[in-house]
Amino acid sequence: MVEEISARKEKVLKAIIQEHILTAEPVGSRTLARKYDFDFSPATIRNEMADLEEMGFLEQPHTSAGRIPSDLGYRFYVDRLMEDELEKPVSLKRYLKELSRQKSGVEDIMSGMARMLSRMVQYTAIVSEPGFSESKISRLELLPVSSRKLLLIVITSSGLVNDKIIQLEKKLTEEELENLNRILSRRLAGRKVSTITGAFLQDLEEELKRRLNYAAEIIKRLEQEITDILDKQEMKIYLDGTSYILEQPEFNDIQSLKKILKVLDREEELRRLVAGQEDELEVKIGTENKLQEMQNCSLVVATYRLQGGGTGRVGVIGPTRMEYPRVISSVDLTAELISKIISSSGR
Amino acid sequence: MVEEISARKEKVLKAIIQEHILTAEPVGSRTLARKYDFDFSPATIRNEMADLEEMGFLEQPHTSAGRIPSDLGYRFYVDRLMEDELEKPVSLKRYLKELSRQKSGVEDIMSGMARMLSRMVQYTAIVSEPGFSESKISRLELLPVSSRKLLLIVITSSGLVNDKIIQLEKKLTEEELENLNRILSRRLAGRKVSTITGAFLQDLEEELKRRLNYAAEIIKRLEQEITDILDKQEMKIYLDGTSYILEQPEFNDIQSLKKILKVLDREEELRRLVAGQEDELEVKIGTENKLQEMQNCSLVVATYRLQGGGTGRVGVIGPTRMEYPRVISSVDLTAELISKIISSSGR
DNA sequence: GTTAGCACTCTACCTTATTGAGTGCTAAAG
DNA sequence: CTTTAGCACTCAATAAGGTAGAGTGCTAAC
Repeated sequence: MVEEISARKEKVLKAIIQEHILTAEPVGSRTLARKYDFDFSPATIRNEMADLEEMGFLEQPHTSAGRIPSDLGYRFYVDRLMEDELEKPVSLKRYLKELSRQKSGVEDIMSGMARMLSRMVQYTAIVSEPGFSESKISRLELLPVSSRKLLLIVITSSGLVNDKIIQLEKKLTEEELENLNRILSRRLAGRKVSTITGAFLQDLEEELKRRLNYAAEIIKRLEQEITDILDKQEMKIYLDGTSYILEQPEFNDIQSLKKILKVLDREEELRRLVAGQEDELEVKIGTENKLQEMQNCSLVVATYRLQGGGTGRVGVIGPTRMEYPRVISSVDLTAELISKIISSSGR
Repeated sequence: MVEEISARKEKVLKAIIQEHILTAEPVGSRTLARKYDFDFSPATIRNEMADLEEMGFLEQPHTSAGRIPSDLGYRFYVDRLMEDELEKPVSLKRYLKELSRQKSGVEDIMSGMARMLSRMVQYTAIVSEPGFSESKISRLELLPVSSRKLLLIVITSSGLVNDKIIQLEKKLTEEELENLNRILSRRLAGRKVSTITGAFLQDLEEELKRRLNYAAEIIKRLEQEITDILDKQEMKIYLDGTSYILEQPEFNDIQSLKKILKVLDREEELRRLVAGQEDELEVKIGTENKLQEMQNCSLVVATYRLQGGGTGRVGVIGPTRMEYPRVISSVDLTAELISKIISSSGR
């Protein structure tokens, strides 16, 4: 890969990849010469192709077919050849305005963004809900719902809301509840979720025991529920545009189609797929992906960060033969949009 | 359909349908005679088949193939022939316990039930979130989140929670907020959502204006947001087990597969698909379904009702050649389970 | 009314032939 | 030394023919 590669080879490689992305067919020297007017002949192209194949950038489905890019070829394309194709797409503002108006909860925003992204790129889009752990708690409250049922609500400074209904053995009086809320509020508000761990919890438990005279088990239970809701690692995954996969000619045979759709049907797999803390945009091409079933797919994922803390991931799943420039720009844009929308509705 | 049909014809029809459900192949007189030991010969079966075809219960893909059931045939099977196959499946209690323990929010329950159902029947399952309109409001609260941002929370007596962040131009003092909450609570708590309409809202607005001295627009805005959250018709749809469709031999050709998966990718379509107020379990077979793209699918849907009011739908989508007895029992069971779980976690 | 027998039908599948896009190599030209 | 024209060769994809087998409908006998 560190090998030198002549300008002409780059030109040929780029043309092959672009052509293949367009047509999904192996591209031959003749076609290439016809469509792109190079100042050298098909024969020369053939020679270059042979070289590029030896270097690992191209592959030949069979002797008498054209060449298709290898994963390595795409990698080279993404890393070195496509920069000038990247377009900063249209104004964010239009989207921003439109979306932030109608949508209310974080959920709606997430699914809306997944939908928008998939429509934009015409591939499957995936968005993971922001995790709590890096957010600061803005408010935590226990509301009575019925005699022995409380609603535990946590709101983060970035505007995320999470709630859970908990059931207690004992009924709490209004006063008891008020006390409890006061203490919890004082101790937890403004705190980063990830700092709420062992020692701190111990301490909190002490205080609760000291200042309230409930049975120890109730306190234990409450604490359990609170850590539960804060820990919640299984952030929801929003998927949209699954059917775009069906349009891709490489998935015209049932076998590969099945493989992929099965993966998309399993939330845990998806979660693992987009997991990662990389700050910059990642592109996983074909076999770079660990998941066997997805090895003729590519994945473009970015991280979004909310102002109040908390991060999530946005991505696109498509065939290795993906329109990388367009997809990368769009994913980037979407990540930015998500931060902006949530932060603006949350300021 | 009102036509008399001999006991022997019923026997043959039932056998054909069961055999076809099992094998997905056209069934011929020979095979049938071999597998089921009737006290009459293949030739007789052929005669009966010819009759049944004329009556519209069977179809012949081509002259030299066996018969397959028509939609009408399945309909007759579902209505008249399969009763004795219906099994009340295993104890609910086991599921109930398992599910209600881990799951917390309504969301988790819904997606959990969709997953369970699809695993049970090995087809695609669909669950729609309960609508608000028939529920009673148990609690409605505005919580301050940041300077000009409030969290509006509505909890129904059946345990549903819905929240929305709203942004105001003016900052409310703690006291103002408390007043507001008191009035809203008094007026709305215990009320059925569907009764909150024109006149009542007018009245509420009057009271707010009289008792609080905010700008009229803020009151207007609040009211807007409240009706917004209560009206929310677009209840979420949970889908699980999409990939089971891939296992069905009738969808081994890309064309039909595409058609269906495209439908499943559109939430609005799904919503329309399961919509309906029928109280008993509905079975829509093939062309009985209005949606063109789904005309070689069947749909089994039931309604579930929460104790505090509020209803939603549970269903299964599969090929017309579906194991109706098993599916019907399971959908029925699931509907029952959903009511029980939510009601128990919500009591 | 029921059944055995038989000719007939039609798909699924296998085999073979043909076509054409594309290659690699060689040798000539720049 | 690089580029290019020419040409023989390869191989998937398509078409065409040929066979097998499951199944039917009809007729005639029971």
